[in-house]
Amino acid sequence: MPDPRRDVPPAENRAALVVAAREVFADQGIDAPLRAVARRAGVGQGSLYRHFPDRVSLALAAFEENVAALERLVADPGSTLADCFDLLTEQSLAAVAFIAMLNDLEDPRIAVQGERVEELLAQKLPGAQRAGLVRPDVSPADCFLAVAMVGAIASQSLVADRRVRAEQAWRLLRRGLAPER
Amino acid sequence: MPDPRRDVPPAENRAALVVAAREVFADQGIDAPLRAVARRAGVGQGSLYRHFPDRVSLALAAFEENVAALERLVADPGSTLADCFDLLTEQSLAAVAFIAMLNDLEDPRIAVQGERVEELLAQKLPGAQRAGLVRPDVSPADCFLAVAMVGAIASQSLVADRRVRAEQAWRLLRRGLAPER
Amino acid sequence: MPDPRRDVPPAENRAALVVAAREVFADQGIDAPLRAVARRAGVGQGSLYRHFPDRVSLALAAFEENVAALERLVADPGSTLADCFDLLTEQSLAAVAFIAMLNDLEDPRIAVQGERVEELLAQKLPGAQRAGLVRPDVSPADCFLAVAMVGAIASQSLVADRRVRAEQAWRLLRRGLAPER
Amino acid sequence: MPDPRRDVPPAENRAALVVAAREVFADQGIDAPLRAVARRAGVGQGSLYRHFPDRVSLALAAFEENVAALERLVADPGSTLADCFDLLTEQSLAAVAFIAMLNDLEDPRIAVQGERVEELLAQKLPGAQRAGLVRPDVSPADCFLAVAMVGAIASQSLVADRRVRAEQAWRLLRRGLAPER
DNA sequence: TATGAATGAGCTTTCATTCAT
DNA sequence: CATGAATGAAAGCTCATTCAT
Repeated sequence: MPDPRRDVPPAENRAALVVAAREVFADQGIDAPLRAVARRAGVGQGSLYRHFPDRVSLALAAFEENVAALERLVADPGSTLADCFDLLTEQSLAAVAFIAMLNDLEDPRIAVQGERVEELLAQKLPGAQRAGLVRPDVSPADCFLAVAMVGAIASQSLVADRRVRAEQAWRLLRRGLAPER
Repeated sequence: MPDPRRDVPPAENRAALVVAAREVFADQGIDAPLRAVARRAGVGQGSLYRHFPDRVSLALAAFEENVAALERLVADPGSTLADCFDLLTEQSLAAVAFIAMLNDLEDPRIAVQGERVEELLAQKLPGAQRAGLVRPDVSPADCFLAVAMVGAIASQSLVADRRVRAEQAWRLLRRGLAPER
Repeated sequence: MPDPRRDVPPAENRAALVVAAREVFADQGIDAPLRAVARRAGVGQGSLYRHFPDRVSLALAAFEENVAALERLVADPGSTLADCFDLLTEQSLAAVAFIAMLNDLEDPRIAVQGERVEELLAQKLPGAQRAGLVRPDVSPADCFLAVAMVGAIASQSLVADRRVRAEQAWRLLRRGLAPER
Repeated sequence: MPDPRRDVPPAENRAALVVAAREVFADQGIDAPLRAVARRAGVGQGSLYRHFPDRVSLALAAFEENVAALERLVADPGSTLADCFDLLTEQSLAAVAFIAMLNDLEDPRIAVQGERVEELLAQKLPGAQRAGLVRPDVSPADCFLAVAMVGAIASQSLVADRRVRAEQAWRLLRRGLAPER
């Protein structure tokens, strides 16, 4: 029973799946049924598995745009480390699954993405330190850890409390990151 | 049809379940199948449900000892806020499910336990502030949040990395908590 | 661990179980968990099984009073067949499990009770026929069947509709579908 | 790992489930375990739930043919109300679960089917009344109730007795208990 | 003899994954 | 290549029944 409506190029399926995954993971968390992603994409289960053989590869694709946005921000010479923190925090609040994914370092593909984020933060760190906004002994790893902590605490909070908890967490962390005056 | 494998007194089942739950939750996380707990306790499914009608009541029982240990520590006049942080960190490293549970504030029974921990930390906070080790504007809620953040980051790290990550997290947080000099 | 409160004669347990069974069967239907009966009676599971080895024996005991009430009614020379129908209908509405039980003729003990009811109705049937209220060719089995039908229809109706449906059923049964000739 | 036992086309599963449901519901009643239906259909549990997300939808599908047969009968201008009663009685005897289902008015989907049956009976009622076979004050609801009563009594009788009891019930319903005046 | 904790089979339901079409 | 029906292994939970105390 061939479906006459479908003669679009197959690459569209992949894109639809990525969009759907972003929405579903944001809504239902990183453990959402993959079925829900396929359904939302209007795509068969088999196609999902063809493009993304496991949950991790799908999650990576879904949140690639998050990292790309960070890259664009960093590429802007006027942006600061604080801007990066803000962006990552907003991304975490929009989809706690993003940080939940980044923290699953068991998978090497995810670890690569984590390092990518850390390198991006590293590019803005010296500027923040020169401006006297961050202690000189703070490392890029510290920056990434701070982001991960905020994301982690948000992911374990009730939806309604997430923003407040994230702000509270940043207040604590900023004082830790900031130099003594 | 008597079961020759069982000759333990019946009431010990509850205790066996608590022990098994602690182990299983530590191993597999707070979402571990309750079946696994029953199996590990050498107990039928029904017994588990008799003693603990839902997952939360089992988790509360499993980690009650953690809070009790904190209470004993706080009761010791010689103990400090830092000692409390150390204990909670060790507990989190031994079973990240402990903090994962405490962060599930949706359930009122758990919220009560969270407040209990926060109150215990509150008892040691003024001393730490008087000693000049903690900023005067740090609240008990900040202390609890710090613990939750460390637990959250540990729970999302590989087992092998947990201790190092927790220490790194505390380094960041302590500077945030400590007064400017 | 002996319970000092319990040194009442064992026969009280049986009575408590019968009362509890009547209530529970009325509330939850004939398939109610036997556990609920024991709990309501304030009696151990084992005692329930000692006195009533199976569900049927418990149900028989629970509804023995219903049959006894019918016997008392029939013994009254002033009572009529219609009175019997009314009583049985009220009993059915109070606990549809009563008729559900009576209709489980698979079990010989229940069949005996059914015959007992039929015989009681038989005693009032000739009077009703002499009074010109019931056709001469109606048999005791017909009477019992009518009661069973009303009970059956009540048991398959929503609680709120039962009385109305029972009345509607009696109207049909009394007059029939066919016109008088 | 292909399964050599299965080479039927996949879409036949739905049909197999309907057939199996009819058989299982007829055998074991409307409360039969859905597992038994899947097993009898030679189908996985998941397939059953894909096609029929709940018991009611399965039961409706299983007995849809019953209502369809009634519709065909009513569509025949030569058929009478008595024919309809006969058909419904035969259907009830073949599977008492059919009427048990129809009587579960709690579910709106079932209520719709019940009304459908009542409307079908209503179409034949005026003819029967004109022919002097049914009282003029009998309503369609009375007709449906009569069918439900016969089905209910059959469902509560031993398999061997069902036909006799149904006939006895119809005799009562047709003529009534009261004498002609 | 009474208790009620313990058992474990059994039910409903979900979901990752496969595979015929 | 895409589809989506099918699979079946769990998971949560309930309850009749047994049996140590």
